[in-house]
Amino acid sequence: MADHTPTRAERREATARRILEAAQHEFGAHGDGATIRSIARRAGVDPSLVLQHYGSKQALFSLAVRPVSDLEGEDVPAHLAEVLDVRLRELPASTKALMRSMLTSAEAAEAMSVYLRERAARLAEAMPDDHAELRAALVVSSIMGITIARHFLDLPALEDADGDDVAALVDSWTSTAP
Amino acid sequence: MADHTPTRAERREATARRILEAAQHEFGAHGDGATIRSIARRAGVDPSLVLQHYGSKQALFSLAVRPVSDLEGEDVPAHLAEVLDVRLRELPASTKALMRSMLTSAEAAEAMSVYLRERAARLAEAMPDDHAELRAALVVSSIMGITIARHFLDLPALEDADGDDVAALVDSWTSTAP
DNA sequence: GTCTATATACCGATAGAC
DNA sequence: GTCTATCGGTATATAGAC
Repeated sequence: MADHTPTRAERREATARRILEAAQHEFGAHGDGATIRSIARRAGVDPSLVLQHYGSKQALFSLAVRPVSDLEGEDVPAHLAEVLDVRLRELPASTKALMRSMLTSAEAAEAMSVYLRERAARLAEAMPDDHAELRAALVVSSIMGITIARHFLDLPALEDADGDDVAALVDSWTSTAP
Repeated sequence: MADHTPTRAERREATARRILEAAQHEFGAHGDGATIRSIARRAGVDPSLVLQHYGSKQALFSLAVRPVSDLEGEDVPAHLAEVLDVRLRELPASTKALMRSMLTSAEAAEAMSVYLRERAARLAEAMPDDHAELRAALVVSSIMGITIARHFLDLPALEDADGDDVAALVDSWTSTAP
């Protein structure tokens, strides 16, 4: 495991990974309007290599905006508060790429819609009363809006928001009966 | 006021208005990636006429995404519930164009940020406790997220949401102390 | 006043040199 | 295996014919 000259296959795989990471950052910064040329520039490779590895811009985009699944939590409201707390501080590259593109790319919009529906369904199960489905949809949509305001619109009030301050608010969303 | 042959200036103004409305719909459907050609096609005019009237695509975009100011309400929480109720059912063309473009256009992002800050400041004044600023920002951001989920992601649970159902929820956001 | 023609630039994708 | 050169397409914007 000490020193070990990388094979060509390993070097190729490492290059492919660098390209994918560059694509996530470019799509995260400019949405689906990001160009293959800019992705290649960020990755430090030739533009033709991007297509050599991933076939087309569309295929690379699909990989870059694939959301990381984080639905394994048990205590849903507590998990939700943790999600919001984390989202207020940082945003994974793939998630940022997905959110940045979801209003101008039909594929990204569908991916986000599926993700929100799954999360809302999980949350609705943990809710007591009859309006659970609607309220769960409102909660997950609100978290999305807060994430956008924090990371894409740079609302000053959310810059230094403390996780503890918002936890109680989220709790009131899920427990208070309207 | 009966019959009256329109002058050239009147016809020109009517054409300009049709172009602006077409631009709002195109920007609302495709974001800032909408093309002058598609705008002209929707308006039923030649593409060069669009630039003849508005100078550049950027200038037309700035006019199309200018949000309509609706901050004259007195009872802020009640006004807010009404806003959310209206937003769940329909979305003005200029607002749709602004929201659709705000993640891929720096100008639209800044316009939306200013709009949210103004609304949050108004709301914070009507709030009692010390976390008013943060909570007001969370509320207006949540409304934005719900609007996106309803009109751009087509969340089924929000399709037929009743305004009365959400009013109480919004009220709990503004009155419950965390 | 309105439209045809075009200048200029950049896009994704491909073919072939090395 | 990697990169140069380029094709075909489309965009904004302009100039000039009518």
